[in-house]
Amino acid sequence: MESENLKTSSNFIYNLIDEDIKNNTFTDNRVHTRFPPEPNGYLHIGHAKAILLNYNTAKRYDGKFNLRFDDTNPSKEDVEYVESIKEDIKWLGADWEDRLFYASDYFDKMYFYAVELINKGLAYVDDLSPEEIREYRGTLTQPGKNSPYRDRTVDENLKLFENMKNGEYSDGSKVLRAKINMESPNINMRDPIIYRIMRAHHHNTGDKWCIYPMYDYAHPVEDAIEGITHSLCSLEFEDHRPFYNWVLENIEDFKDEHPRQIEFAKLFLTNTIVGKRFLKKLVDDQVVDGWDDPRLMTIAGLRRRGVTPGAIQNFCDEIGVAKSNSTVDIAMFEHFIRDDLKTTTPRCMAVLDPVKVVITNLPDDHLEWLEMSNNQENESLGTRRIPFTKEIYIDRDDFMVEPPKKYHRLYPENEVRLMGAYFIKCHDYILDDNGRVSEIHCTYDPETKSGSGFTGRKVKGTLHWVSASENQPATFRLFEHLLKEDPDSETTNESAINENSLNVKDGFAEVYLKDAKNSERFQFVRHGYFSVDPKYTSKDKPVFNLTVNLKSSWKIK
RNA sequence: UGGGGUAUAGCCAAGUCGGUAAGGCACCAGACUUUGACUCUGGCAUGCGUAGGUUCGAGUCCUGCUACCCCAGCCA
Repeated sequence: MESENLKTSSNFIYNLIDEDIKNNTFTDNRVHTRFPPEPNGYLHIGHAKAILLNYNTAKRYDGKFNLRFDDTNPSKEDVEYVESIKEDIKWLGADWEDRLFYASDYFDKMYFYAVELINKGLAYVDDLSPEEIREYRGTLTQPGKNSPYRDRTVDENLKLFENMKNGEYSDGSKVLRAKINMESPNINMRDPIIYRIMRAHHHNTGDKWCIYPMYDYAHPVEDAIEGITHSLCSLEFEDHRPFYNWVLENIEDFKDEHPRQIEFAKLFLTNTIVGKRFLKKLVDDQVVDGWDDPRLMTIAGLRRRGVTPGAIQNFCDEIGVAKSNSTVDIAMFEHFIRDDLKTTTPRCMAVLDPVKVVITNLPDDHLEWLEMSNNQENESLGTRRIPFTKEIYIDRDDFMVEPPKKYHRLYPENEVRLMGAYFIKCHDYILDDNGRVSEIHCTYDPETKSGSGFTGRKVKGTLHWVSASENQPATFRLFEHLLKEDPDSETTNESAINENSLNVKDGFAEVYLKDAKNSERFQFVRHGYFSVDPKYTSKDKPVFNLTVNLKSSWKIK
């Protein structure tokens, strides 16, 4: 994260905060943000945008950033998610320091403030059934009508609400509602429910409560209690804002200075869908290998795939934040992944689809150790030695018997460079019974050793290769986008899934990769960036996940 | 005339008081190249949803249209 970026980049939220500072809206011109996940699922790339936006906004203004679990609905939430969410946010680099909170920490206060609203005649207990409440609410174009229980006295409401808390009523039989206006054109202001009766075991408060606050009431109170100044949320909460403000303006503790809700557009990516239902189905149907499948845009999946936090940060910086719904081209994300890995990973060689090359003018037992730079753009990554032998492997598509125009690779009578080694020239090849190339015969020219300064001839192509006798067998998991088409949110289904999204190859890597650690990242030249899969890698055979491929302007036409 | 939003290039997106359309991705052309990668150079909106108006001057102001998104959970 470039701190200068933080200071110079511009978006409508920063503009609003700048205005608040100019107007001294908040004491000491504080800026305090928060990320409020509900612990009911895994975080994904869309959450990353929200997390980093909140964190960076706080950092830009020397403010604070809280992590708060919005755990107001125990029937849907689970501790299982709390740990994974914390791990993902930490990994992304957003630091909440000592400010980890839970909405459930505030249940007592929320109850207290609800009583205050009742006392002010601003809330009432309603006995209507869920169906009746829906009917009384009206529709988008028709006003609602008052509940017959709307005019209960303060004392009666107080008593009833206390009884609700004490478990005297069955689930769903009563609710506490804000008393606002059943005819409001904004449905969210038609006496929204603020407490419901629900007997569910809460991961934090156990069975202490049988009533739980609704989001619309809980959220502003949580924000205000924590001293949040700018409560950033997604666009669909825009018409909840009047109620957010109503709550805070009617609570004495908060009326004078309370947080401001600002809505922004969520991130959507092409070829991607992150909806919980869709993801869960993929996992349940075993279309993918769990929530951390590298093809998923979950944070866990991206991490397992080898994507860096830095890449995600730079990407989020660059896409910006605005209020228009938009879908970012996945190519932009991939660009920032390559960009971050370019000078930070060793550049090695691996052959994924091997075909044997015999160098006929080399003795059978030839073994020569060649020194190669690990990254020509970053010499601090050092060098390594690679074994050169009579028999080597190259990738099958680097040889053609009848090459098309502008094919720069190996073909009969053509000479190419073996990266880090010598020029070789093809003089023969062997076909198997199916007419497939099974062996290529070449001669090498000892004059052309890499680094020797040889300038006698030039070649058009440079091939990567691996010794056939001195190597590290490895598995390569190649990924394509999970979806063939751009998702249409709700309607996208299995038919959009790219059946080629996973392609497993068994091949060979340099011996250098023998000691590769879990999650360690490499570039395999002319293929892409890979990282060691922590799940499938075994002691004697590494498994590499394709993080992102290299670009290529070569199109076989 | 239910309410709330949004429209700047193929995709994101900046554009503070009206002063003559940033940047990134993608793409195209060329240079360089021991990765057909990287890097570098050049190209890529006489126009900002649309029709009018105000003005010396409009993406920015005014008026009328149009398109798309969100809202009728005791979910968040």
